[in-house]
Amino acid sequence: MAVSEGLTIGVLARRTGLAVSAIRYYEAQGLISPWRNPGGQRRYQRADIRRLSFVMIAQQFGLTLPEIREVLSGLPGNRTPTPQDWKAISMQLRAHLDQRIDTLMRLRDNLDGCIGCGCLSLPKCALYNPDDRAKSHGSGPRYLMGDAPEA
Amino acid sequence: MAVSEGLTIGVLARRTGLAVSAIRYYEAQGLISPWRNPGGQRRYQRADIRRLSFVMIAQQFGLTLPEIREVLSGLPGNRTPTPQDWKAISMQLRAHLDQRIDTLMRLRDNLDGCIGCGCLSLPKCALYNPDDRAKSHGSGPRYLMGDAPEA
DNA sequence: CCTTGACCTAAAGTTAGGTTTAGAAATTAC
DNA sequence: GTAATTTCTAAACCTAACTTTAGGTCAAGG
Repeated sequence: MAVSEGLTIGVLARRTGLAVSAIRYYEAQGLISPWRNPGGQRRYQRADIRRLSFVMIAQQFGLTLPEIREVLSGLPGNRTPTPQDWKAISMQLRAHLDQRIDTLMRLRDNLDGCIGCGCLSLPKCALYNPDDRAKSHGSGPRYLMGDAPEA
Repeated sequence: MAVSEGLTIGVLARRTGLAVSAIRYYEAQGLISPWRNPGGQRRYQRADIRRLSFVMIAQQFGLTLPEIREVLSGLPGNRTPTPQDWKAISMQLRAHLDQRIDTLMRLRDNLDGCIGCGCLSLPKCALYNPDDRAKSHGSGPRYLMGDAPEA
C-alpha cells in the first residue's frame, strides 16, 4: 500500500507555493474539494496541483475567486481533467483577459482625448462614461459611481 | 457678499457624484484640504471638483489613494491649477496605464503559449515567471508568492 | 424662535482575500 | 512509547476604501 493515498495539505502547499491557510480558504470558497483520511485530515489528488495553479494564474488576470470557481466548474467532475480540458477553460481566461485589455485601452484613448482638451471636468469628459465606470475592477467594496450614493 | 464663500461638502458631493463620507475619507487620506467656516464646517473651492474628478479617474486606472496623493502633489500649492497643470499630471497617469496594459499583454502572450503546450504545471509554465508574479496588482493583502510563506 | 435639514466627530462595520492564534487531535520519527 | 511535526477547527485580525451609526452642532426658512 501507500502507493498513492493522496497528498497532504502541507505537501500541496509546498508544490504550489501557496500557504496552507490559503488552500483551506480556497476550499471554503468552493475552489477545491479534498477528501478526508480516517483521522479527519485533508487528502488531495495530484491533479489538484494543476487546479491550484490555474487558480493562481486566473488571479493574476484579475478574476475574483467566485469568478474562478465559475470557470473551474467547466471541468469534468467525474474524471481527472485532461490537457484538453485545461485548454478549454484556459480559453475562457483568455477571453476575460482580452476584455480587460480592451477596457484599459479604451480608457487610455479617453484619457488622451482629455489630455488634449484639458477639460477633466465631470459632465463633459468621456472618462465619466457610465459604461467604463461600471466595470472598474478595483479592490474592495468601493461604492462605484452608479450604485446608490449615501442616503 | 455671498458671492463666493466656497462649496459645502454636500454640494461638492452632488457635483462629483461622490458620497459625502467618501470626500471626508479622502481628506483623511490627504487628497483634499478644505478650509473651515466659522461654524467648523468644511468649505471647498470650485477647483476641488476637478481635483476629485481626477481622483476618480486615477482610481479607475488602478492607482491606490497613496499613489494618487503622490501624483496630485505635482500640482501647484500656491495657486489654482491651470489646464496645463492638469495636463502635466494626466501624463503621469497615462504612463501608469501604459505599464498596466503592457503587463497584461505580456501575460496574455504567456497564456497563449501555455494553452498551446497544455502544461499549466508549475515549474515549466512561463506564467510562473517571478517577474510577472511580483507585480500582480490584485486587491488586498494577498500573500504574493515570493514573499515568505507561512512559517 | 424654532424646526428641519445639512454637517460634525469618533468609532464600528463591510468586502475580498487571506493570515494568525489557540487549543486539541492525528502522524511521523526515533 | 513518547516526542516532535502536522493538521484540525473556530475565531480573531489584517489592508484598502469606504459606509453606517450614534449623538450632537450649525445654518436656513418661515
